[in-house]
Parts: sequence; structure tokens; C-alpha cells
Amino acid sequence: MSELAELRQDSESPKRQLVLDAATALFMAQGYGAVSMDAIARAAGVSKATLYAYFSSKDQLFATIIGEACRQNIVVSNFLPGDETDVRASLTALAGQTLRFLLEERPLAIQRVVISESVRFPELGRAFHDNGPGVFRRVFGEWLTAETMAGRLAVPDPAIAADQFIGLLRSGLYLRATLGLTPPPTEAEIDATVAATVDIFLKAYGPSGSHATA
Amino acid sequence: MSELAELRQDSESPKRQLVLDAATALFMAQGYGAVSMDAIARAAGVSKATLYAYFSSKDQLFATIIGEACRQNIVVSNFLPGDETDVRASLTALAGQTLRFLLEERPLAIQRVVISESVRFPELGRAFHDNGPGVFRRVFGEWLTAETMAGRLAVPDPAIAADQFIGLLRSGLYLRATLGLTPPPTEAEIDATVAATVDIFLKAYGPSGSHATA
DNA sequence: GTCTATAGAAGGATAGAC
DNA sequence: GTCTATCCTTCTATAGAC
Repeated sequence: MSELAELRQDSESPKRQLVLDAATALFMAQGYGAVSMDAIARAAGVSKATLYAYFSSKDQLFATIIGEACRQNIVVSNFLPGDETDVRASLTALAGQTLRFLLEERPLAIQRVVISESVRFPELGRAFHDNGPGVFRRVFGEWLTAETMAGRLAVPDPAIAADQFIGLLRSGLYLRATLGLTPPPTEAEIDATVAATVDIFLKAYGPSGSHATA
Repeated sequence: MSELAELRQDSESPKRQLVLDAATALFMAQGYGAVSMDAIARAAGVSKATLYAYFSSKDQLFATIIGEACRQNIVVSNFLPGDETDVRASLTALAGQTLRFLLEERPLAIQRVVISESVRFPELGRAFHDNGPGVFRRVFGEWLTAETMAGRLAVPDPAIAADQFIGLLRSGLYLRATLGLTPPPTEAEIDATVAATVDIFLKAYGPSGSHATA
């Protein structure tokens, strides 16, 4: 029991968490430059001195928050089709799950912030990629390899195919959402994008003769 | 002769152009928040008072510059394959031209700035989309329709197919470039992405039996 | 029209009381 | 540990000389 306390981070201070929560919300919504330390302290309900007791600078606070957000920004961790043999159903489930995740406000905000600040904070671009698209490419690529060996797919280069799958999902709807264009995508549009992605993917990488349509 | 002068914009002041050039470079490189009016005036070699004589505020200067940059950010304007009948060659040329354009520093910078400031300046997201991906989808979609009617392609929904083409080009390499990851893409990598894009596109939308490989 | 100089506000960071 | 109050810098924007 007492070991549990030892396993905790040394950052269990409640005020520290208040600062982190407030700063996260503000940075995600407005980006680095538009948020002041005054605004963070006010939103957290603490003084600026307390804020600086936990974080030595605005830069460090920002990098801590966005880096941690990137590390938690995993999309495919629970994609384990296991004994599923219906490839189209598996791909459709994965595409739907992935695109809906990408279109959530938080992942959209993380991507916006990382892209805009990747010049000033290069490590954020790396963290975002390695924990997001990089993980997807690895996990999905391994699955594509297994499916190819099982004869259910014919994927010559799993890394390229995984990148293409991501690219197909990130076209159209997602690009418009990234640019903040209204109105937000409807469920029907999301399903249509998912279906179109699975269609083109299976036409290209399905076993010969599996050129089924929606 | 004298009509020429009348045709000119009322913005032919050389100092105004100096300000525009300097501000464009700075905003592209560092974004809105990190650039001060002092820095712009210094880089342009004019005083701040002169700067404010031409642009009433930092917001207006920024919106003017980025909006104009979006309007000039056209990618497919000179894509006119004309009497070309080799679809694979046409698609390869278009894909290579488009991806190389997207990977240039200026389009990358425009996209970064627009994405990061689309919350504060919603009209920029719209201008970027309508002059960039929107134009591509329309022009390329019309071409796909013509090729389909000519029997050289079989594209059921040109708008979706055009979005997918863009998405395929924007996967992998381009995503990493957007995040500022080093090293920059090599010519070989660009060619490989182009080839992979054309391959999957033709497998899905080529006329039956044209499943050629690279 | 253009400059120098500066006003007025806001930002990041800190000293010192409690 | 936390707060109030403040320092110093930098920012946007402008007044006034030439």
C-alpha cells in the first residue's frame, strides 16, 4: 500500500495541477503567443509567483504541457482485431475510429499548436510525430504484414501503405477541420470518407479479385 | 501611356512595398505573435510612424499579407495536359509538380501560419482553402471527369478522388516537413511518394485491366 | 511624407511580507 | 508555500519636429 505513494510523481501538488489544467486549456485554444502568464495564473486561481514556483519560464511550461499532450495523443493503442478475418470490416472499424479521433477537438488543437510552434520548439514536432503518426505507421504496418502473410491482403510495402491510409483519412474533411472551416463535419460525411478510404485501399491492396464496392 | 499610371494600384509607394516585403518574410518565418512592429520597421528600413501611415494596425497588416499570399498560393494553374493520352504520365507529372510545390518553403510557411492563426483570423482559413485545395479539387476534378468520359479512367466521384489524391501526396514526407522534422526530403523520396500515389490511384481508378506497376 | 522620441499598456519574471 | 506589489522589458500606437 505504501508503495503506491512512492510510485506517484513528485508533482502531486494540487496547485501545480491547477496551473497545468488551466495552461493546457489556454495553450490549446489560443496557442503560445496569445496566452500570457497573467492569464494562466488568473484562470488557475493562483498568483503568478506560485506559478513560477513550479515552472521556471513560459517556454518550459509550454514545452512540458504540449510534450506531455503529444505523448498521450495515441490513436491506435486499442486496435487489436485479433482473430478477425473480415479485412474490410477491420479496416472500416480502424478508419472510423481513427478519423473520429483525429477530428476531436483536442487532437485537432494539439496538431495546430505543434505545427505552429514547431519552429520555435523543434522537439515538439518530433514528439508529436513519434507518438502519433509514427506509432500508427508501426502498429498498422505490422498488422498489414500479418494480413499479407495470411493471404488476406497483398501489401508490398507496409510503411508506405500505412502512410497512405493516414493520408487518405486526412484529406478533405480533416483538412477543412484543421483550417477551422465551418460547418463541422457531419457523421454522414465521416462515414463517407471512411468508406471511400477503405474502398481505394482494398482496390489497391486487396487480394486479387476482391474489388468489391460499397 | 498616361493610362498606365491610372491602372496601377494606389499602393505603388516604394516604402509601402518595403514594408510588405519585410513583414511577409518575418510573418512567414516566425508567425504572428513572435513578430513586432519594431522588427518589421527595422527590417524594412523605415520608421514605425511610416509603417503606421500605410497600415492601420498589426492585425490589418498581417491579414493583408497572409490573405494575399493565399490568393497567390495556386498550385495547379499551369496543369494543362491537353492532348496527352498517357494517363499515368499525366498523373505522374501532376503529382510531382504538386508535391514539389507543397514542399517549398513558402507554401509550407503559409500553411503553418494559416493553421496557427485560423482561430484568430477565420477568414484566412477560408482564403487558404478556397485558393489552394479548393482550386485543386475543382480543376483536377474536371480533368478526372473528362478522362472518365474519354474512357481512360473510371472515377465515380471526381471530388472525392481529387481529395484522395491530395491526401496521398500529403502523407508521410509532407507531414514530416510540416512538423519541421529533419532531414528534409530527398528527391528520391519525393519520386517514391509520387510513384506510390500514382500506383494506388490507378489501381483504384484506372480502367479495368490497367493495373500496371512501377 | 518621413523621422525621432515617447506615451501608455501589457508582458515575463521576481522581491519581500506573511 | 502562497500572495501582493512591483521591476524591467517590450509592445502597439502616436505626437510633433523637419
